[in-house]
Amino acid sequence: MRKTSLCNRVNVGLQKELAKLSHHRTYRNGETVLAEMEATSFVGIVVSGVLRMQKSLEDGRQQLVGLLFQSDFFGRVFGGLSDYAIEAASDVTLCCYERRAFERLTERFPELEHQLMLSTLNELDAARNWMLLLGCQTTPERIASFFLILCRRSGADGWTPGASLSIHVPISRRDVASYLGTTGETISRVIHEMTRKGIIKIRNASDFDVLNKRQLVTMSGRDDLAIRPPTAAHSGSASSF
Amino acid sequence: MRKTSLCNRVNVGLQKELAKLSHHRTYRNGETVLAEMEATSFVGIVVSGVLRMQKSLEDGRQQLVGLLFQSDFFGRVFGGLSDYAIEAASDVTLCCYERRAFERLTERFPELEHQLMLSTLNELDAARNWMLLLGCQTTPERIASFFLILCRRSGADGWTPGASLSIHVPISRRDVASYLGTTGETISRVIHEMTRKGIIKIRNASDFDVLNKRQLVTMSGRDDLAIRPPTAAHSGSASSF
DNA sequence: CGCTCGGTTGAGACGGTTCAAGACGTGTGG
DNA sequence: CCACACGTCTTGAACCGTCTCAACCGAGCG
Repeated sequence: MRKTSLCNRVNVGLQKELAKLSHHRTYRNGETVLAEMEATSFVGIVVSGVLRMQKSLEDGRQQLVGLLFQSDFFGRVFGGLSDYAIEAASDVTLCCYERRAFERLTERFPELEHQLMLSTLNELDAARNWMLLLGCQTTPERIASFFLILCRRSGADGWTPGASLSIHVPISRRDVASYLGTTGETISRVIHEMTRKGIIKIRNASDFDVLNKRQLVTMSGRDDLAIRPPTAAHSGSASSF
Repeated sequence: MRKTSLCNRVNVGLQKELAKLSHHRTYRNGETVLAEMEATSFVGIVVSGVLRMQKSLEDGRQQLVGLLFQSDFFGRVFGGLSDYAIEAASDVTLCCYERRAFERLTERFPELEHQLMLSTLNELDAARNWMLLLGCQTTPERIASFFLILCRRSGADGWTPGASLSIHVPISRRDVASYLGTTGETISRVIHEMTRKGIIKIRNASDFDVLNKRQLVTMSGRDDLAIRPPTAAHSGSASSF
């Protein structure tokens, strides 16, 4: 386990209080954890698997607005309705807290609210980064950016220009398409074009080797994704991407 | 003044502490308040005018990731670097606090941090809403959505189907284009198409009358923008759009 | 008066979507 | 073990929306 969750970053007394409140839930791939506009009855931490947050238009178009991985916090505190649906993008296990009880705990322990604040700020930065991606990058750039982010997640990546790194895409093509604001067909075309250029190698539909990271960075049009996030003093863990 | 700023939603003692720390700054249209990746030396509240938050790519492409109006909070607390530039989108006056001093105050007054938390959560919802707009709406839909948001901001709008409402676009065409992830030319074309359909009337480049709000909603493809935000218990003020 | 700047208009090119068909791979039942 | 079927991914061709580039317009200002 690389990352430490919000609950592990607070003092021991508070950890015990949290533990008392917690219960686990499991969902199968595709199940809905919290529907869009549903009152948020519980919040929590992802123990294993991947959650997707998504919004949809009346006519059925959908946009994936975020992914949550192990140790990420999920659920909308302080304000009844969830603005987006939370669904299992794989089989998942969640560590849950009844929302009101959790909120009361933040009143007694400002430290807890502070950790939540740090996570939220990171998520906000990530969301704005994504706005940049959706608003002014081409589809190939988006896909390259997405791959670079996966490289970063997959850990061992001290910008080694020549080395080959294998990455795993933890979600379906359809989800990737929705996340990147494009279609499955286009992703397919771009990915195969990338193999033709020797940037990546396709192991199977969800596993790839990055053969030429430098070219991937060039293709993404974003130098900022080449390096690790600037592990700021408090940076916490939240999915800053 | 319709909205109450973060500083006015806390208890009087804290308001006095804040007042002691505050100083005003003014910027001319176009000036930079905080550059991208600059260390955030101060944070604050918009007194008058409009701020734009924007990110840019190495090659010069830019994305406006948010607008800040009167009484909105600006600046990245708890974490040195600002992930985006903050610039004056008009002449502005700001009420500023030295960042470190402000952060120390949040330690002494959890209430202050809580208000900040509520604002941040609203901003996060807004950012994700914008991801939906950028990721899966067409340009005409985006422009209609933008107009509907302006309708909402301009206050008196209890969903009156027939009534005509005049709105003011407080930023330049270029900024609107960057906000909506499109170009000035396309905006121009769409807006004039909208007048041809009798949806709006152009007073001048930045003032419009909405003649048919129902059609505007249809065009936006989003029912959720037709109504006021569900003024949640704590909802605070932050630019939830 | 003529410059500049923001906005508008037009024509053409291009990227990406759409729709439809085909391949692949995986699990199921005979 | 093979045949079949289903979902997911891939490939192809045509189409359409939006961008690009360039010219034009009008207001504000020196």
